[in-house]
Amino acid sequence: MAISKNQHLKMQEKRDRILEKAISLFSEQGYNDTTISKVAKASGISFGSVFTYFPSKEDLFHSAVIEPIEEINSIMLDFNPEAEDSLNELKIMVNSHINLFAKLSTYLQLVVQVIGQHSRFKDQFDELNFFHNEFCSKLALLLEKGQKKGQIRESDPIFAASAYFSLLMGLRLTMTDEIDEKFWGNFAPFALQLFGPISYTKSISRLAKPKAAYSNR
Amino acid sequence: MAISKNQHLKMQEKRDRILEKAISLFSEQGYNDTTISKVAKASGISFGSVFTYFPSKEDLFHSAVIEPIEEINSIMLDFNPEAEDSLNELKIMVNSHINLFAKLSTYLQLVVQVIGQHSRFKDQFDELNFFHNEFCSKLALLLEKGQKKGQIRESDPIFAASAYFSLLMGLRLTMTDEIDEKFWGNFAPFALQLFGPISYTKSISRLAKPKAAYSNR
Amino acid sequence: MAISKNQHLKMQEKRDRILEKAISLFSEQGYNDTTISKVAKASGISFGSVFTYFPSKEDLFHSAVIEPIEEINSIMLDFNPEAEDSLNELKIMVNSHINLFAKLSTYLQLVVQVIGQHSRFKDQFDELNFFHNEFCSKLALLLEKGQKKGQIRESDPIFAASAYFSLLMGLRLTMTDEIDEKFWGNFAPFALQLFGPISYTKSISRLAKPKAAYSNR
Amino acid sequence: MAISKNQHLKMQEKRDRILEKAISLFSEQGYNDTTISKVAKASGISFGSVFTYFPSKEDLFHSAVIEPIEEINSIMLDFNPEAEDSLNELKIMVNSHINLFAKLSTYLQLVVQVIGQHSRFKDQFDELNFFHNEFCSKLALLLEKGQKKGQIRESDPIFAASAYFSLLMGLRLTMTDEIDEKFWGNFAPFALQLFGPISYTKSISRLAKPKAAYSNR
DNA sequence: GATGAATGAGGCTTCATTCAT
DNA sequence: CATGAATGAAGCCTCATTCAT
Repeated sequence: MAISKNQHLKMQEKRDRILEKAISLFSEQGYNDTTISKVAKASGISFGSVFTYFPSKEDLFHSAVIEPIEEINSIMLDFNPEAEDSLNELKIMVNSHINLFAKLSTYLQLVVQVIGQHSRFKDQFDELNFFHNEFCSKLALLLEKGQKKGQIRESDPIFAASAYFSLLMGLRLTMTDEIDEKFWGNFAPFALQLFGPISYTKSISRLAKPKAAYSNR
Repeated sequence: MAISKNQHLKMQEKRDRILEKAISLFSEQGYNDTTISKVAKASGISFGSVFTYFPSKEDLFHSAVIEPIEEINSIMLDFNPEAEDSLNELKIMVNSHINLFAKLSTYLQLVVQVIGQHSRFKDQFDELNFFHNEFCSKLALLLEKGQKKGQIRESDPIFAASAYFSLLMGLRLTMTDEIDEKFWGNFAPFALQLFGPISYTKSISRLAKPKAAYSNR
Repeated sequence: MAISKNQHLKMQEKRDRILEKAISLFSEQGYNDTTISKVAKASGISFGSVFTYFPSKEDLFHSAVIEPIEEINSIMLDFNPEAEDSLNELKIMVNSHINLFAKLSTYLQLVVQVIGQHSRFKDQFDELNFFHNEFCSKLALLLEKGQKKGQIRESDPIFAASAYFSLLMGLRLTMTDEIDEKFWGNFAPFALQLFGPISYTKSISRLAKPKAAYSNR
Repeated sequence: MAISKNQHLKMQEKRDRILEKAISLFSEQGYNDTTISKVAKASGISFGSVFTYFPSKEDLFHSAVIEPIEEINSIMLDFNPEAEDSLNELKIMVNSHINLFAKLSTYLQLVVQVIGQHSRFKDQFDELNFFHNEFCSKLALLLEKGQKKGQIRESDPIFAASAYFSLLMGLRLTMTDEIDEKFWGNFAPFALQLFGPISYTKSISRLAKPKAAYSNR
């Protein structure tokens, strides 16, 4: 019993290792240039063993795209749409998102590929899109509340949410260097600006001062 | 002589057709899943003839990514950084960009792929990046002027330009459906908002009303 | 363990079979007309399996040319340059070489191709040339000794060795039919004659009588 | 009329130029690696024009191998089998042959390829072989006469002729460097030695002194 | 006759998947 | 369950030959 449990744990670890390396490789080299053999080598596992844990390359890719979603989404959705001080809630949310995107460079590159070739990766895209819609809807609620309270200017909340998400993805797409979190932080004010914060008007100049020089890319 | 000219024209046309189809296929199916055979079939020519016009698949891809840049860039850079009414210049520019991005769905999807896998497509990415830097620099000039005149709020102009470009790319990434230009128009106010327009404060609510329903994606 | 050893043996056998067939085909049909597919079929294995044993066609060719060298060279070099009776040593050596060349028809045809197109097969040629030089140097020692003892006439030993080697190669080139060893034996006296044997003068007429009719080629 | 003649001359020149370059390329790069395109470029002639002069690549190769034979053969056969002083005739012949082989490096490399792959180039080989037999027969006559006169030792004249031809080919095969005629001259005594010249016994030591150092190949 | 674009057969090589050990 | 050899489909590319101009 204990042995079996141990065995099970080891296998879980192995599976995780494969998946981690697969995400890395898929994101850097794309689907076709990532061969099973490369994944196996990177994972320190024999060639054939990959098929013990994932029935096919397609499945491995699917897992690589889908499995991390949940954790990420819980962070993305970690704000209170009913918050009294909507603007403050937005600020906190934006900072949290920026931090997240700064960290998840590798995985998000994979997401970009899936979105960029959504007809090729239809299944994966549909799942990503589901979460995207969920996110926009929830954020729209918060924005609506803020608008009602006069904390942010009127605008279509779904569009605003969508634009905000696009900005995050666009930043992730554009910031190709290994850029540290502080640098990313500089974009938080601009992201917030999208929502049209009213009391925020004055402070932008202060916040928007770069904390790190914009290295010439 | 006249015949040779005619011949030459026909070849140019054929080359254009191949390139057009290649852009289409590369953007939808990615580099690896776009086979030369598919491109040939789509262009209505024989397999081997593709190699008459492009020495290798690699070269075809390169041309597909690089050749359209110039025309696009001339539109992207078509604004006056010395304009007296900076804000107005920005508005016009944003609308022009939004229109451009709305139309170039196919090609830009290809650009997204190159950026998304910049280490794989290093050469192409470097060229794209060159234009990106050029664009940000020029836009920064306009923003600086607007800030001096008090038309837009203070913020680091390079960051602002970069955020703006990211938003455009992010929108292009996220708007996967065949969405018409009117719909895209709804995002113009948000894009402008990034720059922190001061006299613009009131009008956002008016402009930001959707001209088309946000289709369920 | 035993199984793995068995496995290993089987693979070795398979590799040997591929190489043998490859030598055969390369020597008869040349590099380009010998397709991997032909080699696979001749070896009774699948197309792709050839690549399990040899990374590329180029490598297969290289192995086909190089691997047999060592064994052949040990026979070629199997004479004593310090022998007291130089002439007798030469006679024995010549017979041994003639026997060798008579037997190795297939492989030597491959060698001929490599030498004949040394700029195309530079790597292989260089290795062959190394052995050629080694051989000529050693033979020259024996000839020098024989000359000092007055058993063979004076002449530049390196030239003589080189001429001897050329004769062997030339015979192998010219004798295209499947000619048996006895027939080859008839050329031994001529080969020896190259060295200018002195006490040998009389016997040539006896030895040089053909043991087999010169088949109409 | 005159124009047509001129035209005809020009075409003949063109054909010759193509053939010359083809021999060069075939001999250096082999049949398959010599493309029609390379031949055309080397000849300064358009791609398609090659087919005006030679119906197919196969034919071009055939011409490249066969057409030079006649001239060469007339030199090879330029000795008198009835000569009174057989030995002297042989000496002159050997020198002439050695000179010929020294000069024809390129073409003979092509001959080597044909012989080396006689089953692949059957037609060409058969023609070469015809000349080879003719040559051996004629030389055998001269040798027989010399033997009768006691100028050379007894041996089967056909074998001797064959060995002699093999030595020439072998030297051509082995001397891969661009070696000048003087160097080649050093091998003449060895060639003559094959026939077992009787009055020649003493002179070998003199003749066999190298006229040029045997460069370390 | 000269040119070079068009064609497609055929070669090498890669790689996901299967399966025996 | 782990391993890695076996397989063959599919892709890129070359090149002899044809043919329209």
